[in-house]
Formats: sequence, structure tokens, C-alpha cells
Amino acid sequence: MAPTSGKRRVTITDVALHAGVSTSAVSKVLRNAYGVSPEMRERVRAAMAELDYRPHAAARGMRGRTYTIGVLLDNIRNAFFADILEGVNTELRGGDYQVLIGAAGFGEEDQTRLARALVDRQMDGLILIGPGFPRTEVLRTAATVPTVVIGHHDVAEEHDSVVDADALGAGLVIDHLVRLGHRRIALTSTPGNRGSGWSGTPERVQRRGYHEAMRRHGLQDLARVAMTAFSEEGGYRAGMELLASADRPTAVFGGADVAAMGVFRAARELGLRIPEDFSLAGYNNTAVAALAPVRLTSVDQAGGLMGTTAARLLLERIEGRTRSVLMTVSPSLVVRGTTGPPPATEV
DNA sequence: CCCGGTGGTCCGTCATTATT
DNA sequence: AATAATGACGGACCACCGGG
Repeated sequence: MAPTSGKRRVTITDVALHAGVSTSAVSKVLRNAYGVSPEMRERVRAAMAELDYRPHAAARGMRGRTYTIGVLLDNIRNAFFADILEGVNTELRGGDYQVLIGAAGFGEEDQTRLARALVDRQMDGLILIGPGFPRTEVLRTAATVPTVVIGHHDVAEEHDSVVDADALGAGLVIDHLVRLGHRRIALTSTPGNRGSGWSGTPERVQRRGYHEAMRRHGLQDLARVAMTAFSEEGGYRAGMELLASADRPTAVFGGADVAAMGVFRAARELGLRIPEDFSLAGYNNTAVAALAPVRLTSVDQAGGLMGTTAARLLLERIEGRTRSVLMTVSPSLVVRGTTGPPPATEV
């Protein structure tokens, strides 16, 4: 049947013929269904092995499951996703399910198209990592296909949610910096996809946490946010804006590690030392943050745990749970070399 | 009961037959 | 001749049936 070349793939009919049983017997063995003797099971297993048989996912899809889970994310360069995916794989390892990953980019259109493509290919479930396409579209999809959304704090009956306590995470950073003696602490953040209907994006919740923490310390008047993109380039621009100004902050909280890297570059260009001239903290605790020349203080979001949790919730949904679940993962501060006391003149 | 098999079913494609 | 309706697949699932 394969359009490209000669030999037809092996089907359960071939297996049945080879083993001298009916196709349904083979099907039962495949599904571990009731009503097959151990001897027959063995015979069928042997036949499958000899013929190098593998179930046809599309055919299974016609009748129900494909045993495939689709993961949608925006940018595969974001190292944080690697942690999540590792978690997903850990949870699914050894099971019947296979994971397919799609990196759609940041655009709404592209993300929507990818999400639909996953549905059209009969994924049994979807894991959407910080989707940037319209929330209405996500809800419509989730109404049909079991879905878990990672990142956004917006909850809905249609899907489960796995989030990081981003407000708390931001608080950890501010508390740490204040304890060191900082007062002028700036944040780099991102507006995200406007008008896509998400009100609980991680960056927004993080921003709220930042302002709350500043207020808690009586520093609300010194709060300052540089809106940028969560990318190296975005961080660089935000860094230039903040560090070149007259009332330069003594500490910069990069809302994401990638952005913090950009601030690094800006600092070098301006001849500012870290942490002597100003402190820098990131968020995500990605692999780069731990590298020896970087040693970036950051917030660990337990990405692996988010991944395993998302996968587990999704399997539950696939098995029939309809009530939606929200799981919140606690972040923790990882102090490294980029944060220290503010310059002496400031104290 | 157990175990094994029959026959209908899913959805989309493509070839065959019927209708205008 | 062009268009429309029909039906036979493809590969696997599953409710149900029947013989020991």
C-alpha cells in the first residue's frame, strides 16, 4: 500500500495466517484482551516477532486510539522545554504511548495550524506548552481531544493545567536581592501575544509577583519594568535601556534566563561588572545558567516535574476523567555568582 | 465459565456503476 | 460526456455468538 515501493506492510491478517488463527485472536493478543489462552498468546507473539509486525497507527486511529501524544511548543531553542520534555518522556517510558513534538514558532497562525495538524493526525492527547494562539481555539480543541496546558494560569473545564507558582518565584528573587541590600530592582518582561485571550500567562503572573514583592518591601516607587521579548536580543535591548539610564538599577531581574543572557551582553558592552556594579538574576534555571563562566542566580521551576505531571494528567484524561485538574509546581531559588551586595556608594 | 471466531464498524479513497 | 451515487476496500477494534 505504501506508494513508494513494493512490499506491502505486515498486517494482523498476515500474522493470523502465519500463526494459524483468526485475526481477532491476534487483535486480542495485541490489546491484552480477555479470552486468549497462554499457548495461543505465545503462538501469536512468535508469529508477530517472526514477521516483524508492528500495529498500524492510522488503522487503529480509525477505530479509536493511535497511542500517540502530541506536544506543541513555540521555540525549540528554549532550554527550559528540554527539562519538560524529559519529564514527559520519563513518565511515558515503557508504556504504549509515543510522543511527537511540534515546534511551531511564536506566531498565532503557525501554532494554530500545528495544533490542528496534531488533531487531524489523531493524537490521543495534547500537551500544549505555553500556547500563544487564541484561547478560544485551545478550548475548542480541548473539548474534543484530551489536553493539558502547561504554563498559563487560566484554568478551564476543558483541559488540565500544570503551572509554576510564578508570582511566588518572582518573590523569591526580590526577597533575595532585598536581603542583600538592593532597593532599585528592575524587571525585564514581555507582553506576549496580545489579544490571544490568555490573562494568566507566566510572564504576567511573574510581573504581578514582582510588584507585590516590591510593595511588601516598601519599594513600590522604585519598581521598574522593561518590556521586551524573552530572547537574547530582547534582553540585550532591555539591559541597554536599564543600565544606560542615569538612575541605574543596582539589580536586574531577567524574567527568563535567555533574556538575562542578553543583559549580560549589555553589561559587558557598557563596561559594568557583575555582581560588583550590579546584580543579575534569571528565571527558569536552564542548563546555561549553571555553566561555570555564567553562574547565573536563577529560579528553578522544576521543569521535569511539570513534564511528568502533565503526562500523568493527560493519561488520566485519556482514560476518561472529565473533571479538570490544576497542578501547581513550587519554584525554588538557586543562588549563584551573579548576585551580591549593591555597590558601596549605594548603601 | 473459557476460549476462539464471526461480522459489523470506524473514515476516507478510488474504482465501478447509474443517472442526467 | 459529464456528474452523481454506490460499494469495496484498508487495518484494526469489539460486541456478541457458539462449541467444549
